[in-house]
Amino acid sequence: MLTMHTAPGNERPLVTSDVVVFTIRDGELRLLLIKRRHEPHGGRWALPGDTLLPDEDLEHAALRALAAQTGVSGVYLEQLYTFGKPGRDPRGQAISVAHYALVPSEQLRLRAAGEAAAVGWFAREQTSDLAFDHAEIVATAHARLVAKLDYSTIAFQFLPAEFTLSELQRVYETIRQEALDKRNFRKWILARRAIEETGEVRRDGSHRPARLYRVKYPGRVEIIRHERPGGTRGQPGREMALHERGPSQ
Amino acid sequence: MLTMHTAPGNERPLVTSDVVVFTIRDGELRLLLIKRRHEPHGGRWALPGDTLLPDEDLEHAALRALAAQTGVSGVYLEQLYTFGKPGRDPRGQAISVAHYALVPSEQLRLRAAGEAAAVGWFAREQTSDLAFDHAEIVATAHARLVAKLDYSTIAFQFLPAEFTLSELQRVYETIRQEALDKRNFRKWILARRAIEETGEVRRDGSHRPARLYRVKYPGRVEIIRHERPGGTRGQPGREMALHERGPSQ
DNA sequence: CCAAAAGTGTTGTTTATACACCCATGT
DNA sequence: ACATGGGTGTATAAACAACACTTTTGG
Repeated sequence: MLTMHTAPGNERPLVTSDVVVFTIRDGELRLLLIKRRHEPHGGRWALPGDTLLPDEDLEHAALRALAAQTGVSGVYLEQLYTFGKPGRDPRGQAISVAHYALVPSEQLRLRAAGEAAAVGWFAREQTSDLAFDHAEIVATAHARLVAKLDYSTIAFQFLPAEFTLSELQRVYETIRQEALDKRNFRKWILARRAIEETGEVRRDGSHRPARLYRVKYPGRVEIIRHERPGGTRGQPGREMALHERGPSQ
Repeated sequence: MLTMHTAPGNERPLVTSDVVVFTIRDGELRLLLIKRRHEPHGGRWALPGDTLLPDEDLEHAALRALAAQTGVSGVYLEQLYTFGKPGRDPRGQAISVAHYALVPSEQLRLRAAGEAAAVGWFAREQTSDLAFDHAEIVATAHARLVAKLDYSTIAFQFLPAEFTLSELQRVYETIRQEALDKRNFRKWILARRAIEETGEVRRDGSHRPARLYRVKYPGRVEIIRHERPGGTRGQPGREMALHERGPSQ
């Protein structure tokens, strides 16, 4: 009735919580990797992450590992997908609950510690040769990020509390990898009603000062889509049939 | 180096793969529940699911448990979310990789077996008192289903290979809980270009026969949204700055 | 006064909504 | 002949895409 090992042969899978942390640096989308200290995959670049502690929450494990290995904290974190294909970890059956996180491009001190021998921000193109199936996790996270850009307010997570519309536009352009029209972008983003002027401006160079904006409801990432099929609540008199009760068969 | 128990005290969490199976029955969205045979929560209704077998894939476990406990197979399955809050299972730390599945409303033989003492299709309103945190999983699955309806082709998974536009409209109406305008619905769905006429018709009653349609690319559930911010690929001459290489800091 | 980024409006096109009648069949 | 569900078009409104110049500042 007692067990003392984490070696293969254990009938329960190993569960880890891992994070893909994105930021925008030097006008480019980058993500945070650690160089692994130990086997398996010692010396290779990998996502920050760790096995779950007893009774630890999944998000908590991701944030704890992130802080311990890279020194990064205070990120916006969301669960991404759970990876569990047999063979993905040489130690045996291993389930990775992957998360993704976004941090403002501001100054962030990185500090490699714990399992991390080194830490760094990498561009997408440099992340094809990672430990485990982490390249696949990165690809999934990136796809999710791009998709969510258009119908949610995640983009704001890359910016500090106050920002200019040009900065916001640059976030979209960097992630979407295409230039956007300034006027149309402004109309579009303001129509979502997710941000408001602070009333202040920022002066930064020999040009007209930029108005500062803030997120209206800073707590949360919200859905800002407006689409639906079909239109019109049907024939005037008609009513949706809500049928009988009880499980069937 | 050997272990022979599944009892608490194990330092690794228990991992289960569970499924929320939706179908449309009697004009209503319903989901498949089993009555648990054993503790914990013996006698209560719960989602089909089971602990992972050694080296078993997550999807495979969900499909295996579904077939074993309910007799249902051949479903469209997608991973939903992973639930792992401490305390969600009285046996100790337990991670549930939840999936959701869609099946056509056709005749499906249910057959309770294994952990399932009984099986049945239940309406949403009847699923508030489930074992574990399964009510929360159901709520998450339902929200995902509703959201995906509008921007993907999942709705087709509720229908057999050939179907009429009225049947398809009924799927949308049932899930969205509102009636839709027939003409607008048809314009909308045909504009997505995801379905095509088979050339055949179905005669069912004393009325005009209905044209049959099929999904163009039956393999996959696709994204059919068309939205983007900003418009216009920027000032003509301008080029996106793609900056320097190498990890920073 | 020059360079640099901020800011701003109009027009054409596409997509969504509202709405009502005729058609083909079985009984 | 009638009841039943299948099938169709048009006009208005809203959202999106294309496009270029003026403003404010610092140096």
